[in-house]
Amino acid sequence: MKVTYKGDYALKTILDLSLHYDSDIVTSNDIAKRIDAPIKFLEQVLSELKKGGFVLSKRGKVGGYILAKNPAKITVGQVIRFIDGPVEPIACINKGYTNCSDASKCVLKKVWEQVGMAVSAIIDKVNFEDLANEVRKSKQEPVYSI
Amino acid sequence: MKVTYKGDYALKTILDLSLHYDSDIVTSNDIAKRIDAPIKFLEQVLSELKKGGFVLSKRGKVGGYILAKNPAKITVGQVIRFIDGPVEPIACINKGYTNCSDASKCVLKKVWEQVGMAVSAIIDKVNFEDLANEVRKSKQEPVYSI
DNA sequence: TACTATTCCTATCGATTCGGTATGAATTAT
DNA sequence: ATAATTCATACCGAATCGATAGGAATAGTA
Repeated sequence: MKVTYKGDYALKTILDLSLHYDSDIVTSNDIAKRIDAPIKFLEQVLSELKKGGFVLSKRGKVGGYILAKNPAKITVGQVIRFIDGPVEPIACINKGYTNCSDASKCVLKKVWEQVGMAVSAIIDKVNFEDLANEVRKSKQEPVYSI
Repeated sequence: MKVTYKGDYALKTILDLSLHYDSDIVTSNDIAKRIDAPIKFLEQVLSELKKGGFVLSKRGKVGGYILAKNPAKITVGQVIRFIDGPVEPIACINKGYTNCSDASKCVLKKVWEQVGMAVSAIIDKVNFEDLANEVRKSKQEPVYSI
């Protein structure tokens, strides 16, 4: 599994839009500033997120983006898989590991399958309503660092 | 986390050497044939595995490789981390995620930390004695496919 | 000693990906 | 008209990946 900057920006974008769900429309510029991403790069991410059915957009002046569905119905797994591809950790799992004629391949394949399942168990459970609530909560009770 | 071909070859190499532990010395050529890797590429992998303290080598005619330690003391995690680097799934975790001044970063970081721990829990538990035994067992009781 | 099989060392290479930049067209509120 | 926005597309430098290439060093053997 790999999580690229693009994937990271995508997650932060969805989280940002989740925090503004049911309120105003948000411009790519605003998002870019808040999540600290290059705006032109973020535009590409937003374009993909739109194709993926995660966000809706409105063009022209006072245009911007909103979530296409309730944050509770969007998981980290959905977003990251769409942007960065499958979460299986091994590149060659679809090639060299297809048939288990060789037992040596089999036992290693089993390990990676376990890893993949463990990863999925986490990222498919975390949704953006929960994440947004966590953010709101932690901003209410800030951590005082020295 | 990423597992490259190099990492995959490394794991298969250690597994192959585990299956020959306490018997003869094994040449890179033999390993290459058995795990189906380009020999010159495998040589580089073996060189790294030697630097990592996983294997010992003997040069010259009748040279080859043996495991540097008992297979039971080598885990998948040790090998893959040494060859392919840290298993944390997110590239920027060491950069943008260092200080948790921004709560939005925090909550996502927490997710990736959980994923990292789940991955580690698996790969740090699987050792090559167990894997070798699994291979021996499955070769004794072959699966009859149609 | 000459030969041979092996490990070891280092350079190179093509393809792909990554993260980003650049340019500008299309759309829409005012 | 103007300005602010989304949308589309092309490009780019750096790094990584998965090798390939050539040969030096070492050691057993006839």
